[in-house]
Amino acid sequence: MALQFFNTLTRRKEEFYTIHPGEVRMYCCGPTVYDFAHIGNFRAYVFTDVLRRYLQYKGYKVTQILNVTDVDDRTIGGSQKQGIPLGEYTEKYKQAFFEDLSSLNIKPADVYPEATAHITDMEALVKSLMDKGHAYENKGSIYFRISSFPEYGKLSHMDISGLKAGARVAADEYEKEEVADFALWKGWDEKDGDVFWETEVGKGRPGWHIECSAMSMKYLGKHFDIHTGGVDLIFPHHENEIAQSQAATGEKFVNFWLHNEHLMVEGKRMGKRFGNYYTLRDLLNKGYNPIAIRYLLLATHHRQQLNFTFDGLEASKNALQRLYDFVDNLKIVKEGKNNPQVDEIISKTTQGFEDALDDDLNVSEALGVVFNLVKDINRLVEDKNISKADAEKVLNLMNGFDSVLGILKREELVLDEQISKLIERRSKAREDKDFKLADQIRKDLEAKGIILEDTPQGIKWKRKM
RNA sequence: GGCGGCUUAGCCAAGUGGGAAGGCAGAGGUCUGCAAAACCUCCAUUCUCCGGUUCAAAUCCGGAAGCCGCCUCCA
Repeated sequence: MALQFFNTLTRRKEEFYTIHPGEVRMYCCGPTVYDFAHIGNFRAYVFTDVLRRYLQYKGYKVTQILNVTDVDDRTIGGSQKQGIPLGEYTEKYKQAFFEDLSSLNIKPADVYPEATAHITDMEALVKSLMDKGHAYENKGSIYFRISSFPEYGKLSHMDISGLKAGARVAADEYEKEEVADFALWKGWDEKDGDVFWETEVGKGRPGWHIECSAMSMKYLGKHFDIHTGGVDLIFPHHENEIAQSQAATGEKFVNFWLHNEHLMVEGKRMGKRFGNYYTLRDLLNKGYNPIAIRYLLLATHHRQQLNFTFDGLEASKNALQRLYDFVDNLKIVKEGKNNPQVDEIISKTTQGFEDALDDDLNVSEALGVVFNLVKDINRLVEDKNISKADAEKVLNLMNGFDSVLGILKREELVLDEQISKLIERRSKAREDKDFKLADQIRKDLEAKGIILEDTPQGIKWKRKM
């Protein structure tokens, strides 16, 4: 099967193709750094991470851009509230964001462009839209004239003529020719304080949408392969990006628009506005494993709403533990004859894994395939019907899969001396048939987060998740 | 009101015309000093409901119910 993705633009699965042979250029809408990101936000980044990793698995050279929005109403408001410069305010959340990405084992993007570092690029884009008659100025602000772009609404499939001023329309809307027009450049306002740029398009700051057009085209070209984001961005953000970009360049902007559904909490979308969110930090502080959180976020198909529960997180942790045990058990396979069945299983599994992911990145199904492998191989291990070389082949396979899933990497476990001594003492106790003492030590170690298992291959220990 | 999506076991979750994947939880068994891990067995005659099309429907069509999202700065 050929790789295909569901494209929001056509609302269909389409066979994937690239503009430049063997190379994928993708832009992912990133965070606004006004606060700690919540795990709903991270669903989007885990999704793009798996997407990017799978493209690399398939042999594509991937250039991934993930922007950081560091100037908008919320960041300005937040910095003023704390009485610190905007840059200082956003820096804190930016750093936190990168730490969180790393906790979730999300691979770094190639560039993390910040809006405030690309004002001149946006200025040039706005100017070009003015020159072409797609934008107009009013009271210091510059707006995009939607009526000049007939394709407007194509991505979200919305009929803009039906848009009416409603509860969520801001007070300055009367300054626009039509309500649906949107700000490219916002003229300076007292509320902005010292946040402004003196540019040829006036004194002020960029509108939200323009940064993504300017920065994506700067790093990826006028026309690139993939653009991702949460479904909430389809309208108006991505619709506006298309309008700005294509009106300015006259070229198609993006071939594939991929959107992830929301993370829900008790049936409602997780969001800052709703107060029903958990930051990654909240969960880590409660002792949850970040990779279990990653597992939870990636195990449901990205176009499916995912209801977050602590039971679900617990189940993810246990599922992950099964994979860890599987890998650990393979590592200690010693003797045994080569079994030709192993090659068959590997080939069947590889096929299944790739077929699943080729089909619009169906991670759930791919995981099902991996667990079938676990069962098949464990059976051979149980029957001692597998060689060390076979086991290594399977481990290689798992590593290949994990280059996509990113869930197997664990911190190197180092036992401190005290614990090693306890383990030794317990071994002695067992030799002496002093099981009471042995069991007590095992219990004590478990309280310290070390789980001991007595196996025919000797004592195994692992960190409690 | 407009547009779109979802409903599969105790929980989570794949599956778009012909076998109901997988995970978690649970039950019994093998192994073990005991555990754990692993293995074996069991765990949806049925996919929200009602009609229809078809030799055949979780899947296609029509209707109903419930839930969710977007409709101007939200991942």
